[in-house]
Amino acid sequence: MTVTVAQVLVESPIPRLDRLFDYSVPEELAEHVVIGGRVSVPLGRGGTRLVNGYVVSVGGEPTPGVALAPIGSVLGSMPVLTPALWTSIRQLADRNGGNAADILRVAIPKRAVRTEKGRTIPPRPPVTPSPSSRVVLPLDCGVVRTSNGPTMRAWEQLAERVREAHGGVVVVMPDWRDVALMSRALGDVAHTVWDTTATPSARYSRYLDVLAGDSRVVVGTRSAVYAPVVDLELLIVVGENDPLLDEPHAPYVHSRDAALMRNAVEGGTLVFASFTPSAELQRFVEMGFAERAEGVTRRPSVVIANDPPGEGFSSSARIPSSAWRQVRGALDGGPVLVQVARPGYSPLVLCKACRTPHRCAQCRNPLSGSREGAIGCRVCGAKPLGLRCGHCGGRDLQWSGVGSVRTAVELGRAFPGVPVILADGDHRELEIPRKPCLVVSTRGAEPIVDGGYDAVLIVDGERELARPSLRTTEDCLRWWGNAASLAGDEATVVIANIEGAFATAFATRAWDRIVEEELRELRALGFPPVSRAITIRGSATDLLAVRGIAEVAAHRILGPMDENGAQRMTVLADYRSAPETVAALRAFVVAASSTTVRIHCDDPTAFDEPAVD
DNA sequence: AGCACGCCGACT
DNA sequence: GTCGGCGTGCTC
Repeated sequence: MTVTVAQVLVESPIPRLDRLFDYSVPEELAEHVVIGGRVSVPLGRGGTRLVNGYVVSVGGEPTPGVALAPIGSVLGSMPVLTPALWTSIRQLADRNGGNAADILRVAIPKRAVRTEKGRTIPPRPPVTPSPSSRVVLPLDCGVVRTSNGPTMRAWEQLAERVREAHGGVVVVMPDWRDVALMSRALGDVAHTVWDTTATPSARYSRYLDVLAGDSRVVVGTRSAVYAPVVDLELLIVVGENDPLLDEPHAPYVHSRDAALMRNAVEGGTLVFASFTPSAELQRFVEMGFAERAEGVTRRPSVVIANDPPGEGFSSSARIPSSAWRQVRGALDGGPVLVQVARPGYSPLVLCKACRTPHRCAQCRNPLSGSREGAIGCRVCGAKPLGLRCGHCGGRDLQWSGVGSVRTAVELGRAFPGVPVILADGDHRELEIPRKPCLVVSTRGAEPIVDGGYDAVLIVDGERELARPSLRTTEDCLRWWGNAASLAGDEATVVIANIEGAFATAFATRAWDRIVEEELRELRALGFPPVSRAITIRGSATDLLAVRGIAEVAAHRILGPMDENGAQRMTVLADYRSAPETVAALRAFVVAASSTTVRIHCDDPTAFDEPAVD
């Protein structure tokens, strides 16, 4: 009599366990074991310790020379890990030098036993890839009305594509606000909202609905990119270069890469839709890997305001007088959006003697001042008692910078009688009524208004453009382009106090040209997205050991450099040889069972100054 | 991660 | 002689 063998991936973050283990299937469990189902299996010496895992395949020959242990128990018979999903996740983990189980934790919600009651879901057959294509779609700015309330014209634009699709559709968006407004735009199209704010059992229930094919359309944030819709036809990634699409946990798989992998494995059309272009997508277009969709792109008119400050806003002098007139004029008709860079009242507290920012004793982040005059840390909440400058020992301080709260207070004074609405991380607003008011908002927190804002004013631009980061230009393009998308069709976007080539190009709405130029510069430097950046973090001894691997591969190496006491090193590899280098680094981590070495591919912060946190 | 195995020091 | 310290290495 032959035994049935099942190949199981265990749920563990340990590098050495990131492979398939063979288990025998006991007779009495045979009918309950399904491919993609969850099981509990013994692992480790003694055979008493049980871990959870997924059945990846059944049948085949057991590994010679090892005694098979039997599967301990079957945890439901829901085939949650489809063959297509497994193929994508395995390759994504390898590509990024990480554990498949770490991606699975993001992709598949926790089990809720009661949710499985009464459901029977047949296992998905192996993948049969359909033809694949990739499209870069510039989105129209503006706000339109639906029966569910106002939404972005762009989301209507995408909803139209969703309606035309017959197969499965996944829409991945940076933020829950985008998802909420996309949900409005979809109107009567049945869809599943993939939000991480739902209860665990609700998330699992929705996952099973989609798995069973009861729901064809999924709209959600990051993790929605893995939604196992039946017969994937259309995968839309919105705002591809938004940092929110960057998974913060190992192995740091970006939604863009996950989408590309799914597109390669399952086929269908992959649409990258955004208000502003990015160097990554520009590269795809130039390579002929993606096709740029043609179409009218509505963008509001943009003016740069560079003249002396307006008279009514004395204390911060951030608003030039022409911008001032634009705001005042627009306020007669409706709401005006003011986009600011930072939250809070005064974002920085400096030493009066040497002008070094005071930092939080606990987390080293800069301290900021509140409206009431208190000083505290916005990151960890600490309230320091006695301040002493870390640089010169000085005890006197001086407030510096203007955050959203102080901007709101000062604008309220400058425009008496005009309501001021504050929208930032602490004050969440999805939508505001259409009447004259000032909306002061940090980036990404801007509420929508029916018909769009009558004017959009961007302050702090000068400072933001001067940030010492390789992708500053693209960041500003995205922030300001996103703000512009909220403007009405007749509105003007005013950017205060910027000048130079970028300012001119932004104002003439030659956004593609900006990114073409950025890509040219990145290509000259040999930096991503033209190459792959493999960042390795760990102790000094770790990096010494790892350095040999990168040197053998003869790539350019940046660092090692100090980062919060630990070390960081970045290897630049061309796309052809990168998989080999990542695999070699990964092999080191596995062999050493290292928990201190961390591999992070295409880390957007790899070219910035080491973070302080 | 756990857990067992293994090869040196203090003890009845 | 043996009990047990935790360093080392493996997990179907």
